[in-house]
Amino acid sequence: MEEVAVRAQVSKATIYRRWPTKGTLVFDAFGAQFLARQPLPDTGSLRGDLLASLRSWIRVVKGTVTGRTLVGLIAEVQRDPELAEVWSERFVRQVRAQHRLMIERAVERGEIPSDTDADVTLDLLFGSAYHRLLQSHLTLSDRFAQSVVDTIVKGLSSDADGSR
Amino acid sequence: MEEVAVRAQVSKATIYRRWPTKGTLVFDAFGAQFLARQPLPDTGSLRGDLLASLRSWIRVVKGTVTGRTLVGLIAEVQRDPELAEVWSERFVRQVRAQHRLMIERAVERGEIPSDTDADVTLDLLFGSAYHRLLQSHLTLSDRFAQSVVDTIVKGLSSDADGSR
DNA sequence: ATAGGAACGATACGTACAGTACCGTAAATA
DNA sequence: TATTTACGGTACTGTACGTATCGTTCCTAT
Repeated sequence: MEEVAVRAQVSKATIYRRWPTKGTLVFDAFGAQFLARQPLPDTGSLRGDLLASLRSWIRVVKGTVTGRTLVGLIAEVQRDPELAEVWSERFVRQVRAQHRLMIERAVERGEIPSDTDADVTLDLLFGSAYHRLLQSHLTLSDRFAQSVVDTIVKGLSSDADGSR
Repeated sequence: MEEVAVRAQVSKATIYRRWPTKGTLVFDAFGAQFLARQPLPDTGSLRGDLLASLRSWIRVVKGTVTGRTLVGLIAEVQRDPELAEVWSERFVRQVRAQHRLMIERAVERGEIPSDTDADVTLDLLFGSAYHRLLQSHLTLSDRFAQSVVDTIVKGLSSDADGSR
């Protein structure tokens, strides 16, 4: 926070007059940047939508400062219940509501059963990506993105597959 | 650390003579407990194995102190590169090597293609679970576990399904 | 133009907690 | 019994978030 004040050429007190805590400051700086770069795709197919959204997530996370910020925020959220509240309401909730539309549209098109669990689908898609981001055991490659989407759509036991 | 010393009826210095840092201490306390409760299942089918391993993960994470410890460690790993090294080598690596056997056995049984990406499969399975653990937007129910496994094995577009 | 109030700058301070230093003492070993 | 090794107790350092104080500047209303 000291350094933020210096770089903003502003007093530290002034910062605390606008943001009650470090977490909220970072969140505000992060939120705008991130959400703006996560447009909801509409490619006409479920596979296309899932792949496009995952790809833009990976692009932002790997290519901008936002990636490290995202990691830092998630870490912070685990130890600050108040920030967790903000995070949950103003980030997770938003993003998921957006992404859910992808599944609903696929249902309307008849691509997938109408009783498909959208939450589970999104957890599979982004959960695996967050997993690699936080454990950093493997890279967030485009091959990974394709493989994830293919498995979600077709499953492992299906072998009518060209990309794997 | 102060409190740990008090509860162990030991001097704080003594603790630091055995563990160089707080993270390593917590890791040692955690690792043994956790890994011991994560036996590798062998049910004879991929679905059975995936479901069993995910269920025991959920049981440990939800039912013991280990859950909060796991969350705290993952948060800590994000800001301590040295701990990240230990974490990666002595936890992630181990667990994954174990779990990978489930996929390899399924390949041998001919349940899934031989070019199945085991890493992606594991990221889907546990990534989605870690996601719910860390974002806590939804509960780690048994219904969730079943749905995750079914989707991974059969995919969304398959509707030959009895559990969804 | 001027008085009153709101926001800011600078900085010292409080607090919490991880990790270190020091030193006297107890216990194990040769 | 002498020496080494480990421990207890505790004071201390460093760091970083957040607060308090106070003088100053700027804006606004009359």
